[in-house]
Amino acid sequence: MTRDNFSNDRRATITDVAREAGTGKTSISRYLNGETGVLSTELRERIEEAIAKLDYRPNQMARGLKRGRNRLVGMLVADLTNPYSVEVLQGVEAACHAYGYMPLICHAANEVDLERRYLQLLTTYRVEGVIVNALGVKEETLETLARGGVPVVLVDRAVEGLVADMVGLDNPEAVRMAIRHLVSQGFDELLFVVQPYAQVSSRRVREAAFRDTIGALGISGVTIVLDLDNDENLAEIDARISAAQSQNRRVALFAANAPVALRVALHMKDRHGVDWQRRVALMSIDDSEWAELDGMTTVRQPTYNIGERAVEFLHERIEGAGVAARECLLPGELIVRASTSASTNNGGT
Amino acid sequence: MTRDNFSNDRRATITDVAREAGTGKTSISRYLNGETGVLSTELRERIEEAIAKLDYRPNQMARGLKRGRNRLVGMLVADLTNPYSVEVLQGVEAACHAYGYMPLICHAANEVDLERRYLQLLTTYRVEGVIVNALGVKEETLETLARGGVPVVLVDRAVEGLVADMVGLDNPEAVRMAIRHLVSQGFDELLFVVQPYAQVSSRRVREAAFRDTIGALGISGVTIVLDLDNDENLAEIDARISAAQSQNRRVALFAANAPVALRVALHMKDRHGVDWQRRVALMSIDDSEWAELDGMTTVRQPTYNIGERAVEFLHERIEGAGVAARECLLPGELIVRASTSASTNNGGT
DNA sequence: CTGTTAGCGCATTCAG
DNA sequence: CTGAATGCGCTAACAG
Repeated sequence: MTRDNFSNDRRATITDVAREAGTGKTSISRYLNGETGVLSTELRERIEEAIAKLDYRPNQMARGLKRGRNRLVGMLVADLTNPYSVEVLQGVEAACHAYGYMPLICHAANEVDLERRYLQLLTTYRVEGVIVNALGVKEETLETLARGGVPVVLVDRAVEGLVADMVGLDNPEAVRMAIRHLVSQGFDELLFVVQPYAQVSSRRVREAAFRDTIGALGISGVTIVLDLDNDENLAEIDARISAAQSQNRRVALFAANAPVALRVALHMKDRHGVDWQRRVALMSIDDSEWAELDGMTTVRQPTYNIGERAVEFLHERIEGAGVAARECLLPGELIVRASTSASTNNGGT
Repeated sequence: MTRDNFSNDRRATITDVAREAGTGKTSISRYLNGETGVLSTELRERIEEAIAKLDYRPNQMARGLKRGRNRLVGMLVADLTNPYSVEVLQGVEAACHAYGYMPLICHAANEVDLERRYLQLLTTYRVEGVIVNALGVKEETLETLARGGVPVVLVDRAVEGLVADMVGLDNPEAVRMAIRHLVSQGFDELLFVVQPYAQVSSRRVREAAFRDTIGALGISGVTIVLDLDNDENLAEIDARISAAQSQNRRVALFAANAPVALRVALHMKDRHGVDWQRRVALMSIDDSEWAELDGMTTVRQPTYNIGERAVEFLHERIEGAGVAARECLLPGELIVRASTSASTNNGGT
């Protein structure tokens, strides 16, 4: 054995295979591209042997360079720390495999400039499309991409001024569902807690839906903005709760997403001890793993479907669909647990 | 404006830039590669203008094809659902950026064949190295990679028969630390709960360390294997607890990782109600977000550092370091919370 | 059915 | 200092 056809450090190329099989590169290429039936079975066998012997793997880079598509799609995730993102990701991955795409996952870790750098990088690798769940990309950055012929689909969050496909939760309905539940459980004072929402469409929509709904229902309530990096407003929550409870109102906290819910829960535990849930009712959008453990009512998002749907949209665009921008709003599911049960929890002191 | 130098659908190539700047491609290439000082300032300015005007981005694929390195490294993750993985990932990402690599994140979702397919895919994209945190890759698959000249570094889990760099938690010491803590709190009957560990080195090591340590300390204890997909052994845990407590022993559950801890906690809550923590003490390796909320003692892993270190190892290999396989075991940190406090918790009925 | 040829976008000798 | 020529691994006409 001459040592140099096996593990020769340098990977075998199509030329090596052709030589080994005693034929031309074209036939190899045809074989690789499944143009079966165009090759004599005899040749095909020789090719298969050669490929196996050399442990040949076609170079996707070269392939992409030539044919202009590399099957790469970018997935920009604002925060993998948020289980929501991971779940969406799973849907994205599954769908990508189904369509033959390779997802390039970029994690911006909530940093706006990382976000922009990644987008640059993605165009540099000539991805065929991008799925964006981002914190602060400006319409401008994305617009550049889109004009460059790279389809963009947005997840969870719209980007101001950008017309593009978008898929996410049906926020207004989710919020209504939650509020109706709270009302049916006898709560009559609602505190909606949300991160600064000016820049993030989904937060904005949820907040608006909250105000609309309590208005329509004639329920008393107020929005409290909570910055997770600077949680001074936790004090305001405490004050509101005390005030309401001293008037014998039954107050419930409604967190706009899981990170907020966690922050609030931690604070309540600090303040009221391990029995905090007997003193204050908390529910949230996003069904995290501890929601079950701590018996918190939630609205579960159809995360997996959101991911799948995003890829479908993207695929259609990549295939050249020229239709107008679409919006896909999927329904959430109310998961009722003890935290909002009328008996478990009472607002009295 | 002739419409065809701006957003011309097809991205600008180096040739376009050369033409626009009235020079040859070589100069552009030099500019891109930072061979500064070799270009007259005048030419450099023209190039900069041209690049800006055409919004030119060098094609990494072509670049990689030519020079043989594309700055891509693969990161194979067994389960992104496990916060451990996400945290490691953050370290990996940060370090990759520092070294100028682009991490290709592959999420195997605990499926062994997905894992193998991803590895194939990665070689197809000619990644320069791979960081592997995997469930079931066989030594053989990885060996093929390594022989192909692609460095591999393992995270958290060794792969039987494969010699490669590896970085993870110092499991023996972490387990000892935990047990010493439990003992100091007066627990005298320890139940170590772990997923099937035959195939996963970190679990195996933790289990062995558990038995070694209780042996050395003369503490009574036993290992219980819990399959998360088929949790019949939860009954055994219950039985052991009852038996021990009926003899007035103080028993503590020690979960080998966060997923196990969650499963056990959920079960205990089901069985003993919201006050379950007063009936049974639980601690675990991995400091998940709900650990704080529910006051569970843990050993926190230096996840971020693990990720960073892995990239460092990989980088050295890529740069050609020919040293023998190394192992980097980082220390965990004991986080004491109420779940194992001597006063909070008592083993009596 | 099969092989030859000509680039894809870029980096790199090697001459100006 | 600068540019023309060559080829990375592969696909796609275009001939046999």
